[in-house]
Amino acid sequence: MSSETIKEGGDAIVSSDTLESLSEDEYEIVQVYSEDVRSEEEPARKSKEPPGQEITEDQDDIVEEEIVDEEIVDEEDIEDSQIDGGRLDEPEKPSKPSCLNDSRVLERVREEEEIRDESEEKDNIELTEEEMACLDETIEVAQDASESTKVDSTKKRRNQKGFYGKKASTESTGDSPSTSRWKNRPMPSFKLIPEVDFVVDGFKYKNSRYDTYFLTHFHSDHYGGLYKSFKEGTIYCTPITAQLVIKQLKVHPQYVKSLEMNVVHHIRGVDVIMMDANHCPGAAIILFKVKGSYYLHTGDFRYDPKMKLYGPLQGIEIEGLYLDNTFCNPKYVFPPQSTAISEVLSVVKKERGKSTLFLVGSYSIGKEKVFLQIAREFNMKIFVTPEKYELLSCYMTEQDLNKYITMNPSESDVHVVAMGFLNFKRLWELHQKCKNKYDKIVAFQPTGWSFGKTIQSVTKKTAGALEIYGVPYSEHSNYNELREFVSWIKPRVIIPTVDCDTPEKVKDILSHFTQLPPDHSKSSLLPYFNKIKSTISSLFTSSPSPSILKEQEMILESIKIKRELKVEEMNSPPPLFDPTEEMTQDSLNESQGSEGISEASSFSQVSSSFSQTSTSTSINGSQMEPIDLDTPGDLLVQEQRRILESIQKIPNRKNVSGGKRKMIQKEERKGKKGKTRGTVLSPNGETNVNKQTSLLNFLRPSPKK
DNA sequence: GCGATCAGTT
DNA sequence: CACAACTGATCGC
Repeated sequence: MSSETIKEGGDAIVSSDTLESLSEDEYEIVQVYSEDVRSEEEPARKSKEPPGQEITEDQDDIVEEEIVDEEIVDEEDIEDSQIDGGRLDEPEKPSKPSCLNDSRVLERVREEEEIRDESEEKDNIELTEEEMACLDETIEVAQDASESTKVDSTKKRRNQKGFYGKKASTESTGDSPSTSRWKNRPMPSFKLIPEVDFVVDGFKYKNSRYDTYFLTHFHSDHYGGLYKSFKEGTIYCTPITAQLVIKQLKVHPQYVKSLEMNVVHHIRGVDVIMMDANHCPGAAIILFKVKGSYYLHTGDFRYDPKMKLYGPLQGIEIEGLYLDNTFCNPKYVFPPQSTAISEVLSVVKKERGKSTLFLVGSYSIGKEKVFLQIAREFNMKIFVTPEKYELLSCYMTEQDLNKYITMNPSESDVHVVAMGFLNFKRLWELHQKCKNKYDKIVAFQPTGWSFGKTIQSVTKKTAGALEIYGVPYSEHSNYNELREFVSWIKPRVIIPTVDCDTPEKVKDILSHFTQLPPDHSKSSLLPYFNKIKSTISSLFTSSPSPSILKEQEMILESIKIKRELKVEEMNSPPPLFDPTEEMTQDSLNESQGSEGISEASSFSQVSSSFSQTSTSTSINGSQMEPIDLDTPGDLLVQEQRRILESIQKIPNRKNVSGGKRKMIQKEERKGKKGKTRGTVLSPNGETNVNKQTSLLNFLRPSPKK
């Protein structure tokens, strides 16, 4: 009955694991994963549930017995059972009201939650499954009280064939509304490559003025505004992203051009190179060479020292760096991905073979390294839903798919589920259905952040037989990595691309890069570059060959040695340039500012905790100094300020109040005179030659002592 | 009716 | 809060 779903999604899928071959039990599990996280499951079950379902009488009794202890009946109980009234009699249902209305349980849970927030790691909450299971539910029901009575429209979408989320797509013309709210908004300058007006990840502002678009990767916050009606020009992206854009968004292929990685492409007189961004499959860092100036757009990326091996980045001066500054704050220091993954692996290792079901949270694109590593390490298959399979088929080889992936839940004890599935309510429900097979469920939630602070190690929440691990696995660079990256690139100008819609924010972001540790690896690398050219394309692929790994290790090791040598030289370097020489009164005034100082100072405390890279040396941390924006000579700040002024502020209704907006506008006017984006991003050299030089020098190791 | 967009939630 | 996905509501053709 679901074969259509599969056909629809992946032509390439040739798998024996069709849903048709699944048993009722297996099918039900698939069904559970595919259900909307926030909608009720009953309607679907109603139509499908065979008489011999998994929830046996015995189990139900147990559930009920356990619940009886907690049973408190009140009016809401009755209300609730009325809501349930029209549905199939679900034996486990009585647990819902009884738990639900036990305010003591709730209170206790909330208390413990608070405690959990305060204590750093591994919390064992002494609650029964039922107590835990009803937590999420209680909150939800409270929120949905008004909605729960209406017949949900989502049910309609879930007919039997389209059960896995995709409606059979209607071939409509897809005309976009002529009065799109975004269409006429000005393109923010941080989405434009100067001189040529290439648009990067700026589909929300698409406009007849622009016809050359780049998409760095397939995440909704970057392709936002891109629909199948796209006709404005050409979209350039990596082959994987191109496939996803065409398959998922149904953009007409004639508008999508895929650019092979690590190869120079000539587009409208501009040289363009796509390089692996180490973010999600298909994600690219893009290097543009425009009229002799280089601009590097990181898209979203996780810095890795291996990026220093990128051929195209050797020995060039980057004019503008468009930076994914997501975690640009010293509080975001989390371990390398490899650390997070090995922690996951060790948990799996420990629990394996104990009739444990493992769940791994995943976005539609991204975080797949976590479960693929499990697959490789233990040489096993991983269960995914058909939608996920469809996505995987866009970037995994058929060989790997066959080797590591299955759509039959009973073929694997490691299941990939949507991130939103990972709450105790869902897990508890799932466990009810598979108690006879699994004693325990262990879930992994890979995320770069957690409740306001980053986590250094896995955290564990336990409720009976259910465990949820928070895994500090991020696909963005952490603070230290950002700084290391920038100090290596030494751009003349940094253009932040995240959360940069007010001058204050941009200023804060930039303040983290005003003084960086020296980095000599670029120059020291050149002799080695020839050697590693061939490995460039496989730096981040899923399974580089052992010989390539070995080679990389050696190269990185030699870089490390070089860098250590250079650090010693650093102690008395000849001054390249004294920034104070060129100070003007104007810049003295402009470089006044106090923001960022405290944060910068606190950096030294965390800098040592994760020196983030296997190759980092004592350079990291020890050479870093608190940022002092009051120091005259901070030309970078001054120059960057021009950027903020030129950035077209996008009114952000959510964050900017009317009054504040006025302030911003005022400030904008003030700094406007004679300053255009062109001046900032690509000075023609007439007026800015000296400053340009000085900035370049300033970003190089500042002569100290 | 449906595509595009936004606010809210996880 | 920052991620990114997803839902439902609403606007407008």
